[in-house]
Amino acid sequence: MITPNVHPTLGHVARKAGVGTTTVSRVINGGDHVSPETLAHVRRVIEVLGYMPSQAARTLKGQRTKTIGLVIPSIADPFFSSLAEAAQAVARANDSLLIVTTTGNDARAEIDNLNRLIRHRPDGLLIVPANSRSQALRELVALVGFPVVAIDRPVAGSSIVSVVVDNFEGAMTGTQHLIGHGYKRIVCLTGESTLYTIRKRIGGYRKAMESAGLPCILDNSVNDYKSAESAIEKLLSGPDAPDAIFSTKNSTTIFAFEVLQKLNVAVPQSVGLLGFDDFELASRLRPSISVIQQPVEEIGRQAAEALFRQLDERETNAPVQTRLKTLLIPRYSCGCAAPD
Amino acid sequence: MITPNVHPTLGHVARKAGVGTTTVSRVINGGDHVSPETLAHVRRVIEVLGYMPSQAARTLKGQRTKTIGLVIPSIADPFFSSLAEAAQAVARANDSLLIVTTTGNDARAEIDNLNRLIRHRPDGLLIVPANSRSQALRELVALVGFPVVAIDRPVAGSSIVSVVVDNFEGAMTGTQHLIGHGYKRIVCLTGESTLYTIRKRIGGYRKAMESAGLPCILDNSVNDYKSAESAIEKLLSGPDAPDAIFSTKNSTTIFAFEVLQKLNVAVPQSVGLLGFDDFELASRLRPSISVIQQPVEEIGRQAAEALFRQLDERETNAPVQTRLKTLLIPRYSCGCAAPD
DNA sequence: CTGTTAGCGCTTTCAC
DNA sequence: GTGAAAGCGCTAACAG
Repeated sequence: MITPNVHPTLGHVARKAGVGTTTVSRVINGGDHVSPETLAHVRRVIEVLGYMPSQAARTLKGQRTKTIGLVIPSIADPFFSSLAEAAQAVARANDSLLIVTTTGNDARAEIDNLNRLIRHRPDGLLIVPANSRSQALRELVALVGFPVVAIDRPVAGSSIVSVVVDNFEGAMTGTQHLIGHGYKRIVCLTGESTLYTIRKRIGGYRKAMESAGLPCILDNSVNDYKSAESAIEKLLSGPDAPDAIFSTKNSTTIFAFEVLQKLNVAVPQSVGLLGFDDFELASRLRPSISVIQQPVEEIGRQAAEALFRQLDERETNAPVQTRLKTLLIPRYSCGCAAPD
Repeated sequence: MITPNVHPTLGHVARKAGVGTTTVSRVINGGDHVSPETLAHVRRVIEVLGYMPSQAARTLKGQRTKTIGLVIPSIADPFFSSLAEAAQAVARANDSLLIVTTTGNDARAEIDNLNRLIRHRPDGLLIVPANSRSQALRELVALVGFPVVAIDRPVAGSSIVSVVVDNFEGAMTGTQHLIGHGYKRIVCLTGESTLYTIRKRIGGYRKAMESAGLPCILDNSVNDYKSAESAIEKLLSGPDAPDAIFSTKNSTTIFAFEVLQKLNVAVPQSVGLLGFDDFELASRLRPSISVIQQPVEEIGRQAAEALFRQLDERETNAPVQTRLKTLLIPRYSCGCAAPD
């Protein structure tokens, strides 16, 4: 016996209360079909003993585990931690616990996480797929036996329900906004562009530029401050220097901002800046940074709710994909005079 | 049967492999005392069936649940999410899953969380106590029957192991640093000061000021931008206007920064600024903000490791409190010329 | 090296 | 309204 089980059991309660185990079971499950006196008495004994039903035993009897899994790239990332917060709130509202694991966007770690999770038989799973087209993921999900909802990125070629953001439209709107300010040579800083979300955003940028008859300028070389510096310096000193930057993700936006500061480039006068994804201090930097904001909590909330709906079979036929709208937050860096 | 259990069981494997259940059990637990042929054969069957042992059944047999609980005020807060990330890494390294719940720093929610968790019999618990002196918490923890480690704030009057930061020394060092820059009238912005950590930080500030023969100026009125604005305006226009601000927490630091910007107060020339707790963009604001940095990941890591040490009884007698050192990160706002 | 068997704590017929 | 008993999937004696 590794962990001596100090918790009293239903049997203990039954003996001490002088009733059968069935009665105790009834009491802890609502108390129906139990006489008021017995009910009160058993409840008192439970109180005295500090009895708490064992979820493991219940699970073994075929009940739910009352847990859901959340598999995300990172907990420390503000986007995913906000997501997790929302998901945990929904889990709690459904009397369930949230088990969190992280993949670091690595497909192997993801499979490993899934395998660990499966032993615990969560009632359902929320996952931000490391790779939208992973074969292994699709296979595993097909076998798990519980509902799965993909978040932020769909799982290609599967019927897995997903809750994502309208990356395409958001990026298009943002780019159009820059165009509306009169910028003509808008460079799109993509960073690594293997992620589903980034690809969609690039698509939105392209669409906006092409519709306006402007040239698409893409740069995927920015990964850190250093690379941002050399990329932007090169672009600005080139023949057709860009007059605005559309950044497809947070980190890139911040690097770009820093480089522009460093180079003493006037924002938004010389170069406009607009980023996809809001972040806490975007409004506090000088100049403040205009962004396309994602409804982060809403994503987590809706995904978790979709999961529980599937669990309760309330959902007859769930929409395969829920696409949430983004919001343009005009601040200073795009040329909008923010009220600040 | 709410959830038809689609997973094959150990019994299925045994039958299909033509062996006893014990043998299968041995195989999935390392394969000792099993002939190589049987081992290989059973493993193949397991593979084919996609068998995964049920943690619930193992738990019922008195084994560990292979889960640990983490109870924190919020997941969305960067400090706690970093903590959680570190804790989850340690959990995984110990072949365990992390269950996360949030309290919003509310003692009642905390007790509620604990009760929910107890049903799941985690092997151990990491908790950031909402209230360091909660009677109810102490009582509950005394009964849970598994090890508990308090994080960031100790549980007063109990023998619960805790991993915290040296708030007192950190605040003292920070205040002394401001003093070293020649500031004489340093106001301490505390915000709400009911939290253990804040109280300790105020203590450190006091100690530094008193040791230097300087007057302590405390202001606990700052809760948002509005209150920060009125507080700072009032202070600066008063008879003995402060020449520096020591802020005991992140949000207050940022509000103070914004107000100083708004009022066009030169930082650090007219007013120095130093905050307790680092944040992502502290180095990117202009001027960049000097801070006392907490070893966040280290706190989470050490707490989780302490927990598993207790679990494995490797720990004969654990130190009741581990106090981690903070680090002064001098940037621009305190008067240090940062290399930027 | 291998199998039989007895529970772990709970829910659930099925009687009474 | 109440209880006896079976059994969920697994592990651990105990035999062989």
